[in-house]
Amino acid sequence: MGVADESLHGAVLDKLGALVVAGEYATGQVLRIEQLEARFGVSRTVVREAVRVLASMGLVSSRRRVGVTVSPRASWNLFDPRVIRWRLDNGERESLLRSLGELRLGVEPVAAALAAAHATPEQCGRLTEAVMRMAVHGRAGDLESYLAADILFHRTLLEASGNDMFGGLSTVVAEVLAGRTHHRLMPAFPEPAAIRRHAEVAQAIQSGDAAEARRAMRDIVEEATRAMLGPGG
Amino acid sequence: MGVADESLHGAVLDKLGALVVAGEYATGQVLRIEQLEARFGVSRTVVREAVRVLASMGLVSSRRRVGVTVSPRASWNLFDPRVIRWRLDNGERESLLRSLGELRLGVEPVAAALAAAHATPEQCGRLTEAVMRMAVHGRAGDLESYLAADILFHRTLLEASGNDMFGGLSTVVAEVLAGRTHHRLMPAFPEPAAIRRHAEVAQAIQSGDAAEARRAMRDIVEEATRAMLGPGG
DNA sequence: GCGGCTGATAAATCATACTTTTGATGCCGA
DNA sequence: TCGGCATCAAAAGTATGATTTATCAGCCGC
Repeated sequence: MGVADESLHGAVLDKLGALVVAGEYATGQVLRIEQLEARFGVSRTVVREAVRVLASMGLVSSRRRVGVTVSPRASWNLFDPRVIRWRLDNGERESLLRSLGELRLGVEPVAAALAAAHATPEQCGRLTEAVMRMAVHGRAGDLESYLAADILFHRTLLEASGNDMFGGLSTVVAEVLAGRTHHRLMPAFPEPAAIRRHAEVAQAIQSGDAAEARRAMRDIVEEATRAMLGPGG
Repeated sequence: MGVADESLHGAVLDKLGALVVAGEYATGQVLRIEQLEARFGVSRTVVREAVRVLASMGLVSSRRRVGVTVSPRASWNLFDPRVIRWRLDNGERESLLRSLGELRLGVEPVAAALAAAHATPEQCGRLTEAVMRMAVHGRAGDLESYLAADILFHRTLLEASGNDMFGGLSTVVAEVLAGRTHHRLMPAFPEPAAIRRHAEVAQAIQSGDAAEARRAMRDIVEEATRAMLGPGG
């Protein structure tokens, strides 16, 4: 799925990151490089590189004469897709999905409105294409292909906003969508209503109707969050 | 300012990252580790660790027998504070600030509204404290202290939203505010009106008025963006 | 009790050797 | 001439020992 399989370093990074995020190591706890070498059965080089990356994500900090210290949550880079995945894989799934839902509620309707102004014909085409695939795979109950189409839709929309930073959120949104599917928070057959709303957004963007695009997009995010977290959410 | 001074590895990371973001190396160009050792006058270990971190930010990818390849922009992690700083330091400042302004416009008003519901008394106190400091240092024309107070305000507000992901954006917002000050996009004496608006937000949050908090916050972001990018922006 | 000295410790850095992957080259047969 | 296959070599990946440096903790003298 990620970098993990490709290299030793990636595997260690993935395991160690997951452990930290899962709270296996308490905040402030110090790990020693040597210890980690033994734990994972790899060389110093590999451990150090993994630790460096974790440090760059704010999960740990490394100081001479002290060791590798687990950092408090506040300093984590919560927008790193790997951090999101590790968190989704671990317990606090529900509260994280709620947070991500609120974030999407702030971002995606605005992005949809901007997309209505900025989307190229080619991007409009891709949106329609994505909706079509969602419909086809949704009816067939092929959740994995449905997911791919859903991700394509949201990624295209965020890119079409013409705003780099919104575009940069596409990996975050993709993690949310993937997490929802892979943790069985999706019904076996996606709601036809959800697909219809996506079509509405695509249509509104194509005809340059910013207000309608915003509204339909808000509906999508609101409904998706509600469906995931239950009626009370 | 950052990690740079602390270690060789940090210095190399900072320089190399800035070069990539500045477009000194074209997308797809390959760098060789050995080359970089010579370029920066450090050992392989140091270069490799810097490259690993850059790879984790999506700026480059490293493959056997090929070298270190500069990745296309689309795969960069635009929410990494260092990437933001590198971009602000380099040419595309204006368009990036516009993008970040739109992002803040999507996020901060929502966060303010949430904060009105969730802020603890202690957080309300810190907001008021921050506004006071802004007023004092603003009158004195001490932009660096004003900046610190401004950052404190926004960070506290985002944290008070009770939403992890909004809290995680505080470093991004901090980079925007710092960039604005350090690139002389601030007037020598901050607008009293801006400070007043911050006071309004703090007040609205304290009294639990979500709608008013949202409105005042939107004013802050809109006006700040307008002031930075000129009347046309 | 406080401030500075000192030694021990663990990360940081450097240098080097070995391994593995993979792009490139060139050969051979169809 | 072209396409597939074996071989080679380049460059990253991995491992490890040696050396440097920062920092903590304890000691000493005032």
